[in-house]
Amino acid sequence: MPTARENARTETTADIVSAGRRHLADVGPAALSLRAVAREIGVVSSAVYRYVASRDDLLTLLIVQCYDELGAALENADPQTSPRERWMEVCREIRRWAERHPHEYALLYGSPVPGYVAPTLTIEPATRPTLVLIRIVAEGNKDRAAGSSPESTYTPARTAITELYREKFGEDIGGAIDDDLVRRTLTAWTTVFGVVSFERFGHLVGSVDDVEAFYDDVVSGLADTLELQ
Amino acid sequence: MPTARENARTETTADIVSAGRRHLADVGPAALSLRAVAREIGVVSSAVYRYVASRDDLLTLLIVQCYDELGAALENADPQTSPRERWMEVCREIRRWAERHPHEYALLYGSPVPGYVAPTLTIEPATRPTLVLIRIVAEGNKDRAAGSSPESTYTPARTAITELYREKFGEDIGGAIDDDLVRRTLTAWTTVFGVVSFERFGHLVGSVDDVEAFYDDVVSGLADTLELQ
DNA sequence: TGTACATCAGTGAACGCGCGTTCACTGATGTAC
DNA sequence: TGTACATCAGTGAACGCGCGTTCACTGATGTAC
Repeated sequence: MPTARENARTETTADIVSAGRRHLADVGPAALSLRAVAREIGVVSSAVYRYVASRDDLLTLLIVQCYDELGAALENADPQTSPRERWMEVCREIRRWAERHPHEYALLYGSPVPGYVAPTLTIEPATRPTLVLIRIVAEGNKDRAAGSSPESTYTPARTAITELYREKFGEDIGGAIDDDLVRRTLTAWTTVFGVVSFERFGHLVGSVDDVEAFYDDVVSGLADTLELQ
Repeated sequence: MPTARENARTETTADIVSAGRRHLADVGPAALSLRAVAREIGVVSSAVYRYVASRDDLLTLLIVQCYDELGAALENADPQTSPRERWMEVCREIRRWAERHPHEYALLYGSPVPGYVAPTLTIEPATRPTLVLIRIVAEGNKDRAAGSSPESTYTPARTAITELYREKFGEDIGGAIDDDLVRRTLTAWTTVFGVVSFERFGHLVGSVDDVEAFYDDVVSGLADTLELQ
């Protein structure tokens, strides 16, 4: 049974994080300020230090929250139909989420915030969105003949990914997920975020008229590469 | 014949830009400050306003300079051998440049600087690095049978690119550069910068052990896609 | 159930910092006759 | 070639702003007897 004080504390902490979130969405990560957050929740600036150790600490909380939100959005957008349709829909949702939350996207996938070094504890939440993609690839290649990939010239971190997968989903990734497919998956993953970042950060202006069609095209090409049906 | 005053003016302007450049390399785009620049060149802060209209104006100058520098670095790295080798080397140089100039890379390809809107005059210099890649693709596909591409589901800004090419190099892009090849080129381009950004911004930590090998692998896969020999 | 003490949330003032930008000014450099 | 005036570079002070963080404090909430 939590005391009234404990209740108040968790509530205020949540208020701080959600005010921080609004402020982030407004002005972007670099301009996020504790004083602005304090102002918004109607408290003197020093009071927030009862709840949050520093500005960097708040940033970390927000990063974790955003990864979680994006991850949930992707899981939600997954239609659970054919692997190819799932891939398409989830990739589209990545782009939509970035469009809806430009500053949050920049916080997660843009340049690092000056003076801030992300603690290692942000790495784990960062895997949630990625794992949605990996799972689709894994399930789409479950019945594939092992060793049907060409020789890989490069061995990526397959064991790291395999372990992560087992840990999260409680089952083994398919045995057909060989080095080459992992490589292709990593490539597809960076390409997806590469295109979204290029659009977000203004590099497609003048080169691509219909970004939505271009994106669909790229993403569907990746689905081919990943042998998704 | 320029007067002494004119000489002094161009020299001081150059000093301001290069001090700004050092400051940028040090602290990153968001923290770039006119006062720091003034301090470095040993002048009172208001004096720089004789040379530069505002902080944003200085940022614009730096963006243009950085695009130019990257463009020159890529042109320089081009071995002028087979299209495939040229592609590989130029792509490697993109990654190396980003490694050598992390803050400058972030300024060009990272999240936008808060409060700053890049004027349209930065678009033109931005094409210089890109055109190095496009040229290699064009020259590598010069003798290709026209219409050998699959049907494209999407028509990108081919005319814009064709015109830009003629303007810069004074010759027509090969006729075999059809919509589909343009699409593949744009995809390759975003992929290259996507991987470099992911590495720079810390997203390959834990997923890719040997980034250099991974990068080479991705880039060589793109060369296949672009039918470079 | 009531009292004495400990814990903790929030206050308000302060420190020390940096920033962009404006403005009236001095003094040196350039130009027209 | 020399003088009178115009142009311009740089000064120094100021405006108004915002930031992160610390610290001694008041007063309310919780706990042990």
